[in-house]
Amino acid sequence: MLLAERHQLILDQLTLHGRITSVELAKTLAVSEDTIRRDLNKLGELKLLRRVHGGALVLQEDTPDYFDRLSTPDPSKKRFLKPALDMLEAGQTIVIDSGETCRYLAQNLPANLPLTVVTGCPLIVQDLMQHPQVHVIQIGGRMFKPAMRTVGNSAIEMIKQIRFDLVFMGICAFHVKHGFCVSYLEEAEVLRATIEQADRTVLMGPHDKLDKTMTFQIVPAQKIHHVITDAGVRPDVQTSIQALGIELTIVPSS
Amino acid sequence: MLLAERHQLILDQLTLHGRITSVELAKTLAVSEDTIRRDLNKLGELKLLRRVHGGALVLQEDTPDYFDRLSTPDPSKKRFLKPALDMLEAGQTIVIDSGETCRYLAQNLPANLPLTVVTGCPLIVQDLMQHPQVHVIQIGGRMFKPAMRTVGNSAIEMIKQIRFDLVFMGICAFHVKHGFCVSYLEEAEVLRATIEQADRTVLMGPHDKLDKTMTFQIVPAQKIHHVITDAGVRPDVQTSIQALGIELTIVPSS
DNA sequence: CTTAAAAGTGCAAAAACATGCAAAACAAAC
DNA sequence: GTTTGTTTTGCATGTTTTTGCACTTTTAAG
Repeated sequence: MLLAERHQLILDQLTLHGRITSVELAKTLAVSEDTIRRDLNKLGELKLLRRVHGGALVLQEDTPDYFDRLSTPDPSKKRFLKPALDMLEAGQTIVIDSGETCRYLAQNLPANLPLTVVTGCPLIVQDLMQHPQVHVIQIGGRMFKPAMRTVGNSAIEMIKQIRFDLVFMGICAFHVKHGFCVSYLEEAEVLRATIEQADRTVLMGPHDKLDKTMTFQIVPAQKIHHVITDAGVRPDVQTSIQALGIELTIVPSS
Repeated sequence: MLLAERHQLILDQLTLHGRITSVELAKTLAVSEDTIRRDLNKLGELKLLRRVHGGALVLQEDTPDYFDRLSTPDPSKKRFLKPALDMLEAGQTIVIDSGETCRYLAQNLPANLPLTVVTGCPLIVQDLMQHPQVHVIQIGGRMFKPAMRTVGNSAIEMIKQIRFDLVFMGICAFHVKHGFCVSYLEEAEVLRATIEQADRTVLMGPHDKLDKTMTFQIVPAQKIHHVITDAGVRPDVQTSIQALGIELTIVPSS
């Protein structure tokens, strides 16, 4: 068993389970706990995992609070815009979910395109109030502050009464095996209900969000119809996504 | 169960529910209450939560935006504020309707008052997102641009399922004989449903809106419980309003 | 004031850790 | 092939962290 090989196995185990203990690893890999500790410390220094007492955790790149994200507008999200806009047709009923990428889409809808836009995010509602042609439907419910969106049964009941031509969502985490995931249960419930009502679901997000997992699965990967991402997708990830019949659009990375 | 992992779970639970007790946590996470207490103290030191007797609360820390707005009061609307705020009690479920006066009320709710605020106006939702103590319920439905609010059957159905302790609305037009009026049918329908569910309805607006009419009556005058206005009400209007059993609060006109 | 829950304190056991050291494995130079 | 130097690994040692228990003190509600 080579050192580098062991390191790779540790990282694999970590992405799979999200957590790992030194004892388990020592047992699985048939080396002493001291060795494992040295490995974990090293990988921790390299910022490949989060070293904690007793083992290690996946480093959750901080999902910054919504308001923080707003204060630092990211123009790089613009590249996802064109493929998304190309899908739109007059008269459609579409969902634009909460999140920075989605909001950017809402703000850049063509002024002469008549649409019905459904959303649970009051910021997007506000953005669209200026638009001369779109009807805006706000999904009601309890406001969930971390995601800046409505959640709960009221929201789900309302969603169930609408059928969507197209749903746009940002990618929190997508994984061929573990599906489309987010980190809050309540958000997952609403998103699941939304996708259930959609003819077509489109995810938008940078390539590093693919092959990633989070606590709550919204839907398995094959429920997604289209993924828009930027260059840098691992070839094996790319092929396995396409093998599921998911359309993959890759835009140049900035 | 790793310590760091447990800390993360505690913080997750906290963002989810806003509050958490030591006993619940000890039970859920299957560790002793002593351990939980140590965890909470540690996380408290790190300013990741607010440690209180019996458990912990989400950090109601610096919300600069929220308090900044407090320091820029519009004196002409401010006068309606005090009588309205005096009616509030912790734990109430209130409606804050759309409109400038109402929005001003939303922006100036005391930071330490726990309330459930229901509204159909995304601007007010957004104002309240940074309030540390209020739960916000957004009434869903079609966005009606002229009034910046949700309307339609979805909205009415959702309203019918909630009971309100207190409803605050701005006065578009109020008349002893013709009641509380607005100029749009769809807005009237929603407001009527809202008042129907309220224990007490409070109107706020300048004196010149009294003794005025508009096309669509929401409710007859006697359905209103309280009117807050400024000095200048015609004496006969004043007496006829009070004759209907409506409480009338007159604040000095700036 | 009374009382029960919650919190702080000291302590001991177990687990995890860091460190130094020597054997083993490996690479590179001779 | 041998030597030299480096890296890796496991072990023994002592240290630190974590945790639950017994005990006292504080808190908050009636």
